[in-house]
Amino acid sequence: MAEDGPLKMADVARLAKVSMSTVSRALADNPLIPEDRRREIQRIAAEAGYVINQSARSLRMRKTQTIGVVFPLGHDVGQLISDPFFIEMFGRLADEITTRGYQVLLCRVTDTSDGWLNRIIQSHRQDGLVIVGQSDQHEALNHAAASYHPLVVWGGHLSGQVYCSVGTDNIGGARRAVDHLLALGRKRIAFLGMLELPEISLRYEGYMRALRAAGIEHDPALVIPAHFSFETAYEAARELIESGTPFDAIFATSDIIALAAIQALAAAGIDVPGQVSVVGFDDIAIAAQSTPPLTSVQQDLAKGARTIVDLLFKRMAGEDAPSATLLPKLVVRKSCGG
Amino acid sequence: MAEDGPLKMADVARLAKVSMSTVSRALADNPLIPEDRRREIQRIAAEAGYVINQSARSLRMRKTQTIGVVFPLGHDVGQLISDPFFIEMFGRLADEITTRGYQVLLCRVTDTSDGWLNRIIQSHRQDGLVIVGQSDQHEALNHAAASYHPLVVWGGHLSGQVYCSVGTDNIGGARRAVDHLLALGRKRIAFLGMLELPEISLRYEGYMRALRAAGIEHDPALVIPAHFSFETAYEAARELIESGTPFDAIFATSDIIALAAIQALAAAGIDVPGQVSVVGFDDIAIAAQSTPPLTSVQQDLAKGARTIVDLLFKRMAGEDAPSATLLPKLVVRKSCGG
DNA sequence: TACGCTAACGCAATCGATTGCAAAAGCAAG
DNA sequence: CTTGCTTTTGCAATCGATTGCGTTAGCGTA
Repeated sequence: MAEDGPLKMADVARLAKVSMSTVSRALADNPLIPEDRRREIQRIAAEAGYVINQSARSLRMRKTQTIGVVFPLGHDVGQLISDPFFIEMFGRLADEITTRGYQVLLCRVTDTSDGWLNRIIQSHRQDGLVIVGQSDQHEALNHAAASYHPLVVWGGHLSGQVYCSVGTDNIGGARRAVDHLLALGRKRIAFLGMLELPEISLRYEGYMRALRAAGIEHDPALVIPAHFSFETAYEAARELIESGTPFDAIFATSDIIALAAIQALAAAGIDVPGQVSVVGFDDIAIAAQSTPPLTSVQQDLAKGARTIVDLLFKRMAGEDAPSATLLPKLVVRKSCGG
Repeated sequence: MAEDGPLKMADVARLAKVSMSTVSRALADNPLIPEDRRREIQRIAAEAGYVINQSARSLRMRKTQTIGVVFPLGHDVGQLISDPFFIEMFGRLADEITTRGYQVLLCRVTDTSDGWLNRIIQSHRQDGLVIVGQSDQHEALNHAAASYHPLVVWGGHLSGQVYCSVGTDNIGGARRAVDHLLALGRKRIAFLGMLELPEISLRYEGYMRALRAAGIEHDPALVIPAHFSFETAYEAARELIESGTPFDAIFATSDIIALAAIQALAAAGIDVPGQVSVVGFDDIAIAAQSTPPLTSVQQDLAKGARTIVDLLFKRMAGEDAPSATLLPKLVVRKSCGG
């Protein structure tokens, strides 16, 4: 039975010989319509292949049954697919959101010029927003959160932050990783990561605290800027090696960076973990599979995603929801010896 | 400057002292409005932080600037995140779609009961649809494609198919993989995969052709049903091993299945590739990193995604676009010896 | 000054649903 | 047959944009 014409609610009303109001209420299971009539109308609508037009519904109801997921890091094409961490986070979020009956809209940030967040918010394309990673947009987030409530950010908890965030205890996680390296007798530990990103700077804080607690002097030459992509991270590691600065361990602020470093070390004929220990961050799936298997600070993304979405729905319901911090766990594998 | 109140186009009209029509046209860069006035109105709108309400716009224009991406395989929660192949495909598609100025809506198929596809289509939430994987929905796709044109499917090309599809030459890919195993002297090659899925049944066809061409008798006991998840695939491999059926190679219809098989073989003390050669399909990122590195049939997902989206946009523009087939490539690594 | 023509602009209908409010229908009691 | 109440139902306004069509403004020419 082809019923091609995109039929409207008025058509169903005609079929059922009632008014549109009644059809609308029947489809919404409104008890104002007696149960048997409701069922009857629903049957007629289903049989005709009628589906409510969401554009119209959204306009009238002022809600879209959609959650927007934003990756501010995604300046360049390919970012999304290049980082397993973001990918996994997205998958978890999508699961949590869809099980609650909402759709997931992936938001692309074409440019982070003034008001990019406002532009997304005011487009009214979604009922709530999850921002994955603060990037360098702390101010923008703070400003937006002042007037827009259904917003939750994955990232570090910063001072003077008004928006709701969920994230790993970055300081503690880094501290644990570096403590472990120190316990193995390592003394010259390189730090690979972009200090400009809030989460990374928190991990740097943990790194410094561990060194200080161990009474080890900090050598700025061991702090190397490294982006999240494999290629740039590889370059960064290579430069560290070629600089001649002596080091016996690397604390990489992401697993991708760690894997790139391991590869660069291997290329230079340096044995891991024999000569240099390496620790990563995130514990992505590949970490356990690499050679040698990577020691890493595990973030519980399943729990993180669940928390984010829980808080978001609370905020959408008008309740206030506080930020949350997850406890990281150091997963020890062969890459750091011991 | 807080400009909280969600202002509407009428407000901007008031600010600019013109009618809404003029504002609408100015924001749309309609040449009916003189250039300088256009710029002026755009400036005023931007300064006021005004953003067009997309729900209203979508209703009136009957388009949403959004592409829906559907994974019919995703019956259960967790499916999306469990399969690296789908994840990578999604990332590539998202990149292609967003660079064309469209948003990406991830569609969850809550139930594949009658009319699930029609429900998505008629919701008018998107201007076009990408379906990743045919699952067992060949009929539903054929039916929908009869009246809905902006639809492209990733999957195998089946006989009697009216919808537009893009996919790897599954028969050829499988043929190449099995030919390689045969060239290595392997004679009892197990096949792991779900024959119910169209793409897999095509790979089975390639497997059979290779055997036939080599004059090898086919043993049905070597064909093992295996789902795409690691756990179930591991179980399947374990059962094959314990069944006592002799075999010297495995052609796995996905890399996840291959990796699970390798692990099951290792657990049983069987050496790969010494005693058993293993070949996978997809060549996902982990394939190169596993121990031993996995030989696999590579699908060019970047090109696949680009093709899908190209065809989809052609169809959205009303043009007709034919199905396309991509040529797979066998990437030889250590898992099959040689 | 009057006329003709084009360039700018605004009125009001429209997209397809939801919902407040009032009217109609149904029913029981007086 | 009224009256008074509850249950059903439908009218018409509304959400916030876009756009066909008619009107006004502006300018050059006779």
